[in-house]
Formats: sequence, structure tokens, C-alpha cells
Amino acid sequence: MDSPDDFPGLLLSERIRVALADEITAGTLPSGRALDEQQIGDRFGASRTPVREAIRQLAAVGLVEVRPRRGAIVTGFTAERIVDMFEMAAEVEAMCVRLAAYRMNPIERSRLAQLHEESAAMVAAGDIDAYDRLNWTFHQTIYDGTHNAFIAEQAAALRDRIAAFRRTQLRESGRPTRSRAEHGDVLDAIMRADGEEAARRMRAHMFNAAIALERFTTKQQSGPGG
Amino acid sequence: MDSPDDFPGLLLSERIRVALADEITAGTLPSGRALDEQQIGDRFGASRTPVREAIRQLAAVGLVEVRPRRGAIVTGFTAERIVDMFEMAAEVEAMCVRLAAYRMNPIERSRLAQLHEESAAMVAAGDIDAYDRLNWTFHQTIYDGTHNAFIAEQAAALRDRIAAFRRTQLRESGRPTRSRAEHGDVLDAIMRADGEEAARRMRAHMFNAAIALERFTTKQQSGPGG
DNA sequence: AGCAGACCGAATGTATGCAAGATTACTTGA
DNA sequence: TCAAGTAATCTTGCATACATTCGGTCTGCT
Repeated sequence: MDSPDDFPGLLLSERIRVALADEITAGTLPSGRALDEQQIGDRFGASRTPVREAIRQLAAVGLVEVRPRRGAIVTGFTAERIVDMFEMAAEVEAMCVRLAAYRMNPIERSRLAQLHEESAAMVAAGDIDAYDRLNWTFHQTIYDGTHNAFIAEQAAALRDRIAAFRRTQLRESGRPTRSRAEHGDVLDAIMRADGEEAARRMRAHMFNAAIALERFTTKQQSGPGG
Repeated sequence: MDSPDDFPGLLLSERIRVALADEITAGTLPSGRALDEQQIGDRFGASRTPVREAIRQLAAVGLVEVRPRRGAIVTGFTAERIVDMFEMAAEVEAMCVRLAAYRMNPIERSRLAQLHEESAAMVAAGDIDAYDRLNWTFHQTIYDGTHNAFIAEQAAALRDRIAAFRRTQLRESGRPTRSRAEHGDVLDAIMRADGEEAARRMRAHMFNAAIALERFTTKQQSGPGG
């Protein structure tokens, strides 16, 4: 897993950053684990310099915390913090869909409906990964529908940050079907340009996803970062 | 201005980061300006290492853009992008105040009202800096009132990012008085625990601040980063 | 004269070495 | 035996040196 020798074009610090991010979200590096620069450098066959840059990048995304002159530790994802992150994500999604419902042009609305149609086959086939990818496109289309590049960037960045937890919840039995149905409800409100209702339905959708995640993780006891 | 010799306790990279951030938001470093690591290091009497870290930190908050092996340039803040940032800030503030109106306990509401009372004297005295600081505390108290640590962090970070543009708008004649009156409207809705109304009023407040900024900058032609 | 290719310079990326601060362990005293 | 102070060690922060790549320019060919 720790073989940044692939991707020869990328910067060494970038490869280390991606590798560390994977290990953190996968739980290989548990919450609170101290990140020793020299040790990580040895593990990747690199010096401390690119490791330091990678750690700072991870700190910017919130995956690690750096204490000046005291080293970096993996961010502690308590259950409460994950709930908080999900609520923030839900509110941001609601915000985006409210603006998008008012601002999307007919072509954008049509594309959104088409994406929703395409997802039916994936849910029927049980292809969670494919559905998750199309799910991302669906939400990204809504972000862009706000016609606000900054909001779209921030929303996408936030979604990336909770990606590790988000993908988990789709694995609960029956969740993809209900997830798609909720998408349909949101889409319906968007088509009627009812932003407030779309926001309410999106909040409900995200709330249900969070509930599904909690049910799934409490049963499995294998959440990322414990 | 470039004297990071003050603040001896802080890390050198942090001092450079703050100094560069100031110069960017103040317009001393205009949009698109290339940031030469060696040159900046010489200017601050430091080596390239802390300069690199500072630049990466600035990239994380969106003040500069780093192209791999091609150096960093100051982010271009077009008028449209500033408008987008203000809209995002307005929506986030509205989101926070909506949640806070539902969740703040009596003590927190009382403290918010007290802050509002204290601001009256500063507006009357025309002390913009003092009012701006109390303004920050007012909004931070609302963030904390969401009882969601993650949302509070993100909202504060976003507010920091637009701080440079925000302080400018208070310098328009008569703006502090109107700003405080709008705060009073928001506070009123919070006290009645009417989250939706508080959100609407907060959106209006932020919208007015953006309008004031635009009026002020178009008259002055001295917006940060041009 | 215009364009293509190679060479050169300059800036970034990485490695290594040194200094300062923090943590830990040990010693000494009560 | 425990607590406080001190010293040793380890880690981070910074400086310096080397490697690599990108951009510009010069030259040669068409």
C-alpha cells in the first residue's frame, strides 16, 4: 500500500500526501497517532522535506493537526464530530440545491434529470461504486447549478472531506434504493423551481444518509478512524 | 511592514505567512504576481524553507495558487469572485443564525443581546475598529450557538478569508449605524427563536454589506487585489 | 526570414546538516 | 516514596547544498 513509486509524474510530496490520506481514511493510521517525519520518510524512501509538505497539506484538509514544535497527530474523529460534519454537509447541500432550484436553466435541469434516470440501472444492478460515482456527478451538477463558482468549489471540497464516511453508508442493505428515491424527491422540487422545498428534501436526504451510516457503523464497528 | 522580527514566539514560517497575507489582501502584492521563494526569503532574512511553508499555507486558504514546478502566483480576485465569496458568506451566516435561533440557550441569547448593547457606544463614537472587533465576537457567538463545533470552525474560517473585504465596507459613511440596526433585526428574530426569519434578515444584512462594499470600492478604486 | 531543435540559465523540488525547543528520564531532596 | 528540578535525548524548525525540470534564447536549417 505504501508504494508511491507509481505515478512517476507526480511530485514526491503529492504521492506521500495521497498515501497518508488513504491510510488515515482507511483507519490504518488511527486517530491520535503521532506522525513522525523521519519515520514516515524512511517508510517511503524519502527525506523529511516532502513528508513535511505532505503533512501540512493534510492539515489544511483537516485530516491531521499540527502543533508547533510538537509534531502532527491524526485528527480525532469522534462520533460527535462526524455527526457535526454531516450536519454541515447537509446544510451546505441544502443551500446549494435551494440556489440551484432558482437559477438552473432548462438545459441544466434536463441534464440533472437524465443523470437521475441513468442511476436506476446501477441501483438495480447493485453496482454501488458506479452509483456512488454518478451520485457525485448528480451533486456536482447541483453545485454548478448555483452559478457561483466559489460555492461550487467549497461544496465539492467539503464533500471530498466526508467522502470516506459517505461511501460507507451506501453499503447498508436497501440504502441505495431509498437514496435514489430521495434524489427523485429533490429533483422534483428542483424541476418546479421550489428552492425552499428542495432544500428541505435535501436536508432529509442527508439526514437519512447519516442515520444509515450510524446504523451501519455501530453494527460493523469498523468506521474510518474509529 | 515586512518586519516579522516582532512576535518572537511565533514560528518564522507563520510570521512570513501573516506578512504575505497582509500584503496580498492590502493589494501590495497584486493579483497574478509571481512569488519568488528566494527573493521573498531575502526580503525577510530567511531561507527558502519557511517561505515555502508559508506559501503552501496561503494556497490552502486560497490566497495564492501553486503550479507544480512553476511557482506560485497571487490568486486573481475578480469582481465576480468577490461577489461569489460574499454570497457564500451570506448563506453560511444565514445557516448559522437559523440553527442558533433554534438551539441557543437563554444564557447564550442574553450574552448576544449584551454584545449588541455594547456596540451602541462604539458606533456613536465612530470607532470602526472597535466595532469591527465586537462585530466579530457577535458573529462568533452565533456560530457557537449552533452547538456544532465543525460548523463554527468552518464559518469562522470563511469569515477570516473575506475579512479583508469585509472591513472595507464599514468605512462607507453611515454604514456602521445601518449595520448595527440590521444586527438588531437579526437579534430580534433570534430572541423569538424564529430561525427562518433570522436567516432571511441575516441574508439581507450581508447583502447590504456587499452593496456597501461595491459602492465604496468603485468610488475608491482601491479594492484588495484589484 | 521564419521555424524547429538544442542548449543554457533560473527557479522549484529534494536531501542533508545544524540549532532550538520539548519530552522524558534521572537524580536529589524532603 | 513522591515531587521537583535538571540533564539527556529526541523531534521539530530552519539553513544550506544538490538535483531536476521548465522557460528562454540562440543557432542552424528550410
